[in-house]
Amino acid sequence: MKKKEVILQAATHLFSRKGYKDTAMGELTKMTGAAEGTIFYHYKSKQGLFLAILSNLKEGILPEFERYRNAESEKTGLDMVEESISFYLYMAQSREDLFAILHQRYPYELAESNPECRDHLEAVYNCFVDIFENAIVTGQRDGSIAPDIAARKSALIVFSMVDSMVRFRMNNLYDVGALYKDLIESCRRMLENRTR
Amino acid sequence: MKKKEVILQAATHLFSRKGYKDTAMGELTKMTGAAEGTIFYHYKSKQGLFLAILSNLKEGILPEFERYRNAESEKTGLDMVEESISFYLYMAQSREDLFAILHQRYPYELAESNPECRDHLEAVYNCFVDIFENAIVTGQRDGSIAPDIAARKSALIVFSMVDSMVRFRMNNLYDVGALYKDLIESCRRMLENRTR
DNA sequence: TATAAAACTGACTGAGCGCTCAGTCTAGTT
DNA sequence: AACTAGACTGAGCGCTCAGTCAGTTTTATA
Repeated sequence: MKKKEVILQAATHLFSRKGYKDTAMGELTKMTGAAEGTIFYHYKSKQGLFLAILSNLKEGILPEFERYRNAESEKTGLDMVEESISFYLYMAQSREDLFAILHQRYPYELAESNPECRDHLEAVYNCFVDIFENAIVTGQRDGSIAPDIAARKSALIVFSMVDSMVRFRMNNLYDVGALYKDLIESCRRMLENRTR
Repeated sequence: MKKKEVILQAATHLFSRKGYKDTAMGELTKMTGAAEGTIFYHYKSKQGLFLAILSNLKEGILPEFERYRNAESEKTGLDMVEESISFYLYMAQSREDLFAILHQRYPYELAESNPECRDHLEAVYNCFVDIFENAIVTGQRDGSIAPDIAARKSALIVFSMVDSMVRFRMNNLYDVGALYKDLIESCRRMLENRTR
């Protein structure tokens, strides 16, 4: 692995664990064995490095979400919602570093002045919400989900619940495992079609 | 107003808008007119100042939530849930500074090594969840809310939704106003008693 | 093997930071 | 008027940090 890649990986790890501001470039040199200058040779600034991480995050996560979304399924839409929640929670755990970065303040602050950053964030969030919307639309077609709810907005609401769970877990506020069953049940009650 | 209080207010504002690490003590001197030394005369360190803010936040918010929770209501539990969501969103808007601080990384980081900080956070979050739990328990008693759901866990789930909405608004990700109606409707579907 | 480009190095810089401290000011008491 | 305690001051200290740059090593090409 080239130094450039090593730096990116180490920076992803450090930024996600300690935050942007609390990570010194000097720590990166210790972790990577690269000299201070090498980092600035490959990335023009600390902010530039962060943008590279975001871009890498997008490239690493989106395809997996898109592949998941496009996979054929025999399930009802309502069951797909449950599965999507599982999938999201699974991804958030297996790619902890990347999701932790999305739960920090810095990217949103940067997004206000940097369109590239804003684009990355929007793409990622749209993709997240898409998998829930896809399941809901499917459910409205097959009759398992209430036809009179707004699919996109409901998808956003489901996402907001799952996103909070991830945040709770990361901040050590609540044990998400203990809530998982109730979360699924709540979403089912929220979405299921009762007119049949 | 004494300098000490002025410093606390200004620091609350700055910390909430720019974050803990990105706020320099020097900025506080400009905002308050107090000398650098004055801040450290009243608060023993930057961290100590932050703890004072948290304590002040608790004292400022909890009584209002407790008063709200203990107020008698003619409403059904299900209607109370809706009202509680409104109340929470209203509080989050009118006390924007305080809620913004709760949505930062620093307090949770500090909580891991500082019990005082941890206590403050726990007290605040418990109080938040309590108002939803109270409504749900009431609803289970009056029959408007499903008897077979776990009140505390459901309260946590409702809270997680509302909390995400506040976070979305703060990060300029989505317009919460546009989602309000759907949020309420979703919670109703999620909680309402259908066995009657 | 010679040459050039690309990758890498680490001592250095200067700005900014949290915090200190010796001393001044103010208001209340005797 | 003399004294005192608490509030307040701001220059300055020690340190950290992002970023630079002149120079060295590695790699690719001729």
